[in-house]
Amino acid sequence: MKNTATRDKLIDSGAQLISQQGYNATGINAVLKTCGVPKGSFYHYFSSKEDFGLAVIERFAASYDETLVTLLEDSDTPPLERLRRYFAAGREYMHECNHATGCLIGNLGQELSGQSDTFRDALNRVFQRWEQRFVRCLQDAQARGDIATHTAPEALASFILTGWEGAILRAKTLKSAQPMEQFETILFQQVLVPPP
Amino acid sequence: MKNTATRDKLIDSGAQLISQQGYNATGINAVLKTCGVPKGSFYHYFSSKEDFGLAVIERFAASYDETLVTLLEDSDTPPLERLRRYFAAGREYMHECNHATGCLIGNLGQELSGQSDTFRDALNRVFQRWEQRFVRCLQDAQARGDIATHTAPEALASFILTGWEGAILRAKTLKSAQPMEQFETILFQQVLVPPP
DNA sequence: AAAGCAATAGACTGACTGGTCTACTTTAAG
DNA sequence: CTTAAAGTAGACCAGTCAGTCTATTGCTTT
Repeated sequence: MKNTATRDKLIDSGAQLISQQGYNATGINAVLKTCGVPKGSFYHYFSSKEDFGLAVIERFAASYDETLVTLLEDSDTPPLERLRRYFAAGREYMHECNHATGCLIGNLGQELSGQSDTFRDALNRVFQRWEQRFVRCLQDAQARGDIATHTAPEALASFILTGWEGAILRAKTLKSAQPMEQFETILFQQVLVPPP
Repeated sequence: MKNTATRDKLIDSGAQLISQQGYNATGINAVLKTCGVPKGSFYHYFSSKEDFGLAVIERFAASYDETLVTLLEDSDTPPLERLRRYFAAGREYMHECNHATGCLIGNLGQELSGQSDTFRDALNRVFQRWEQRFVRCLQDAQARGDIATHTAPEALASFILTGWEGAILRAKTLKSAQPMEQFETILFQQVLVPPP
């Protein structure tokens, strides 16, 4: 498996289509058509559609983790400001996709968690990795005295990820980023506040 | 269309299967099989699968709105306690379905918002109706002085629905109601707090 | 140059999809 | 009793699904 260009093209097209339409609604033939790869190549690189779906998740998670690191672990910026930038980036992306795509992991989590344990495990691991990034950022904030220490960073991280994913879902059905803005506002006004 | 028993059976089975597997993964034949109704009857009551899906949404929303009214507009109970009961009911249901089903409207919102504007509109209307129920409950709480008035009830309602839907999604991928508990804890400890 | 594997290419399969069609049965009205 | 409509019944259709199969091309190693 030396030539990964074809494999990459398949994963790219797959990520795009699955983001837009979901996993079940995306046929393999549609993926092949959009990137001009014959079916023989598909089953040369992937053993099944599930295998392909997992590869799409893995690749998305890896690439997204990079942007997460640059946003949330930038020690030149105060931790709460890093979080603000993370939310701003999310809102910007939401506008770019016309409030239609949202978060690939969230989408698949909703669609496939009840359908396949393999997918559920893979998606859960991605979520947990994201939460860890938040935890570290919140630990920084607590260490600097920017936010109170009465709530564990792990609990806060779960709260933030949870709320953010919900806001993205709501933004999709509303076709507006307003829920994302509203979540961010209340989060910073009432949850991520300095100690008294 | 006098005999609605068959129609009801179809909608019931459809709601169950769609809740478990999603809309795209649920075939009409599967619905027919689980309730023993022939295809002729299906297309006698519904013009298409989309028409059927909308009927499932409508019926779920109507039935769920009833429980929402009894939980959130029970004037014998303090408003914040009503909210607690609402969350408790949600967590209980999540246990009952083994953290697999979640919220039908949330599921379909994630799966179909990008796929069909008709579905998106229908689901958005349901969400907005739910938000209105929260708004009224929060207005009660503010009027009684149970929570501060510096944040508009509409913004709080959006924040709560958003966070709760996200917590359900996270609970599905994690197969645990922990994110729902964590959301509730922080919400009542830091957001729905009395004025200073 | 020969051999052998990686990769491309796409026709093809059986199962299943949403949806149509015709025939039959039941119910209600006149 | 007749008639028309409501509802039941399921065979059937074209299209699509994930996945298989065989043939061929391109590159590398010997």
